[in-house]
Amino acid sequence: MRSADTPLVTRELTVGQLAARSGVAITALRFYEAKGLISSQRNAGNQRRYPRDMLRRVALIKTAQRLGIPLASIQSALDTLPADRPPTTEDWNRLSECWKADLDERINRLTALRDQLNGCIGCGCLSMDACPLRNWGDSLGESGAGPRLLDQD
Amino acid sequence: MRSADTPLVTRELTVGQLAARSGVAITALRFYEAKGLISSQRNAGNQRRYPRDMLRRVALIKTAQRLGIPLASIQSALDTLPADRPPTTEDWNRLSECWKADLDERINRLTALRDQLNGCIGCGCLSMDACPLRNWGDSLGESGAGPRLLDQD
DNA sequence: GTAAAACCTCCACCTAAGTAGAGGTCAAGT
DNA sequence: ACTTGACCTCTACTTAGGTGGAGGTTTTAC
Repeated sequence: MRSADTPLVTRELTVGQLAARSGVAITALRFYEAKGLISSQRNAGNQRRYPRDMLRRVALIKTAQRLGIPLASIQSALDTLPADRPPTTEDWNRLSECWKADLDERINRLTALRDQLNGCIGCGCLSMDACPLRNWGDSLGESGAGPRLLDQD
Repeated sequence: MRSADTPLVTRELTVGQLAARSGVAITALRFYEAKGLISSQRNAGNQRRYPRDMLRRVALIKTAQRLGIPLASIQSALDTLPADRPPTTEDWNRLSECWKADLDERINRLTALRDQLNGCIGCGCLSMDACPLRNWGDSLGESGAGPRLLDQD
């Protein structure tokens, strides 16, 4: 009474099974493989076969993505995992500490920006050259300040 | 002694002048025009000429971009500005309140994610189906729960 | 044994926010 | 007048993270 996609005998997963179990589209799994985030064995008919702990690896990828980590960074993080054994709690903690730092930094940057914006609301900033939010470390005024007085906006 | 790009007579700006004054590349200005975020008059020789308050509009766009607002949203925000007069402090405040709400929401989402991650560090979550960070409202388990017991990861 | 479902590769396409270059025209200073 | 720099359009390319289809093979179920 088993459904077609859960054969009892093979302990390996087909790409369809991995997709169904992980919630990641088949096309995305192939894409990840092309990018080097996951890998597969091939059977005699050139079809992908995954060891069962690939499921955990894909879950790790998905989780990191939800944290906003780009695939390239996820890849380098995964590269630090030992290839010979499935990742342990230890491994996961190491990666997640790293991603937490990234997340923290993004939160801090956004918060700083919000504070700037809060300071600016009500001041009509945008019409003035002195607005800190408007002139944030990028050009404007780098071609001399003199003539600017002649044609004010 | 005026430099070549600040003619005293014309009150209109060329695309090069607007680029220099706003800190936005010429190609980007043309891109914005193609997207409908800014507009231009053409002179007899088909060259773009901008009214001086276009400088303020571009500054608005840049500022919103720094807040992480996508151009499409900036465009709809700009569409709410009256076309017949330059934007006032009032207008700017309305838009920035709106963008602040957006920013706040992004910060909240990231913060919630970080809290999740903090709760997960040390629990070895990723190896369990019950991890709240791993199973965040997306598929997984939607094809029936029964057979899942047979092939545990 | 055969039909259907699943799989394969490769290529094109998508959004976002532009940049770069080709080939041609316009404007400005001397 | 002429040269040079600024401008024009159009197409192609970029990164990130994929999706979809064409055309062909393999596996599975009956």
